[in-house]
Amino acid sequence: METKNKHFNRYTVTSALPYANGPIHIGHLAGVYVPADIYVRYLRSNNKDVVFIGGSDEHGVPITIKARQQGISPQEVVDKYHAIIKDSFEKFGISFDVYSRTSDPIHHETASEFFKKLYDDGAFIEKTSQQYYDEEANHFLADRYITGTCPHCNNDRAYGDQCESCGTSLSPLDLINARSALSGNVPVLRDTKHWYLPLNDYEPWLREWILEGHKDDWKSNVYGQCKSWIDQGLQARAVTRDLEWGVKVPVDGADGKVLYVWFDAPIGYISATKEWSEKTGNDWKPYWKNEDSKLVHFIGKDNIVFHCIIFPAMLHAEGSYILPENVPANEFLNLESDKISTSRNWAVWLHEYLEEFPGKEDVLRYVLTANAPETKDNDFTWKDFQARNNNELLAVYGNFVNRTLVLTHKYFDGVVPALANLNENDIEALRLMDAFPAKIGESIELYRFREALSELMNLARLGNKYLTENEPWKVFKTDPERVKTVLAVSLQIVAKLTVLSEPFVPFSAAKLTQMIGLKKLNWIDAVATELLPAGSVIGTPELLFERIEDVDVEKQVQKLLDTKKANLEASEPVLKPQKETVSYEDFAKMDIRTGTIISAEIVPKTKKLLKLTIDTGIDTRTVVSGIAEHYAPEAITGQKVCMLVNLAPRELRGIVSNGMILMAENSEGKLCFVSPTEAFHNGCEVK
RNA sequence: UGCGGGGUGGAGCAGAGGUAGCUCGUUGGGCUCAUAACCCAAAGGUCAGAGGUUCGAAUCCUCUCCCCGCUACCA
Repeated sequence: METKNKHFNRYTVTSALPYANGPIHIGHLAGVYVPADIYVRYLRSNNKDVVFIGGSDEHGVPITIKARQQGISPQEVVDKYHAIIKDSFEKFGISFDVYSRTSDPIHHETASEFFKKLYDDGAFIEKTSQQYYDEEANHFLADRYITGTCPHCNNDRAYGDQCESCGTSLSPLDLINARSALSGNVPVLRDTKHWYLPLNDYEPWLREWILEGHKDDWKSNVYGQCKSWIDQGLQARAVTRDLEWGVKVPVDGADGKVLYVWFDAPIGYISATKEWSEKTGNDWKPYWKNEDSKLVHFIGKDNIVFHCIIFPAMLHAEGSYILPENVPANEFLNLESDKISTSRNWAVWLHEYLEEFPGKEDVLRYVLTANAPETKDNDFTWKDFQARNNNELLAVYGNFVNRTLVLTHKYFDGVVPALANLNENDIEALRLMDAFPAKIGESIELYRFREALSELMNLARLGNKYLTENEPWKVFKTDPERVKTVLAVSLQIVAKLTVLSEPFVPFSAAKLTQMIGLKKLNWIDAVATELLPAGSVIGTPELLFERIEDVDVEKQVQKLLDTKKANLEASEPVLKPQKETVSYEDFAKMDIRTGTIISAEIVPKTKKLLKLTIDTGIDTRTVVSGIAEHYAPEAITGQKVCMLVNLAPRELRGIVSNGMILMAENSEGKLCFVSPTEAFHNGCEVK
């Protein structure tokens, strides 16, 4: 275990930079920010020197596309989302020491310097290749910005990376009559030089550092992914792009080139630390350069390769930086059994949650931690959200606190009794209680936040059990002195719970600290048995959590269903533009006939392919069709169809397909058959 | 298709060689300080399936099936 053999004097904790083309949703929170925040709050509570880094990732092609779609500048796009993201993190209590952004000058400077250092050291390979250039737009064209005629099927709307008509993957140079999608002009070929990081050179080093060095302390999903990448053989990766939006390549003759996003984004962690340093007067260097600093990256599983292989290789190549000690990547969170999707608006947005559930930040933090996708993808449902609030957070934690405080007020006017005259029960309860700081801390240090939270709840359960077994409400009638002891013990449990719950539910912990008049204590103090001094007075008990009713969650479910519906409706206007005019002769070449599916079966080992046997009237033939995700084979036997019968045969998965079934596709990608509305016989011409 | 992760009582998860454990839910009981909350007890599992290694396997090996991500494939 990393922490066992090595002592660290400071911690640098980063959380994946959210991409500034949309707001934050629960998937981001559960995967990255909530666990990172718990970890950091725990460290701070242990008086550790820690800097918690966050920021928006604001470069890259998708942002330029979004800007063009909306007719605004890329800067306007990122300004908008950066503001929303930053604000919602703050309100939600993600306790960044700095929340920066990659469009900030300090980042451009840092990333440039980083590149320059590697460049000067000869760490890059330079390669010149030919790429299409749009002379009117003054732009090199990314693959998908080039259209032309496919050399295989003559489809004249193929893209530079792929022909969507015949599926062949292409390179831009394969296209016949290539055109720029920006201007429609004929692009010219120009030489363009790019720099590559030869990852293959670092393979032996990576092998040793990860496969041997972190065999036991990295999560299995992270380790497995790295191993598979390394074993497959690493290749040089381009670190620059022909694009306007981004960090300019700081080398002569590199006009119109920027650092590729995955190169510049992780450097953003360093820039952000510098920004923090400028603001606070702390030196940033020890956090990134001293061997006694522990660097931890919190990320989602989609980012494993960048943070475990590429960024470390960059840091290693640069030479003066430390490497991540751990990269606790989480899996994904689904929402109501469906993949969370920004573009489909299938998400619970943080900024909306904060408005619709005011004062319930901790409820979401609790639910996302209790159900965190630590070892596999998990599902968030509103019903589960409600149940965890009502049956766990409120019933176990909130209720224990409340009954203890109410009893103290009822019998002793809120004065904390002395921890005296302990019997065996009391001693046992206190003994169990005192084991919690170490137990919970251990789980947190192993990045097992679900387990840590469950232990925290066990402390509240211990309290509930203790109260019930010692029934002060009964004993008071005969022995009020004994009740003093019972409540003294219970109050110490409340106090300990308050301190230990701070990383998980900081808002409630703060409220509770104030309510019971606890002085600001940290994790180390919490090891002591008596946290709340005898004789101090606790305030009037207020409820920490309230019940969430059926209507509240039904409203949210309805909102999601509405979203789904709205998506379907809204998607209609986004129709593809009409294609180029064709002559009747061209159309007449196509022989489209009515037919009937006689039988269908799934092509083994494929997801989408069905092997269909079709009666075309002319003959009976085999067609392979990519509709398996939409139709079960048994459901479509007997289905009337229209099909293109004179399409050139093609082999798919070893089966020759003779023709193509006509399907209509909506903007969600859903398919439906196009078939005669009356009982026409097979083989009728469609024209 | 390749690679990675995962499949454990109704739901959500833990366990990683010695005959399954936690939370929620369910049922019965107790309590009445507490937000119909709390406490006790019970029911509920051939640990995806089939082979194998072992005195012994949920745990190791082989094969198969299913889910997720990246990838391929939607004529």
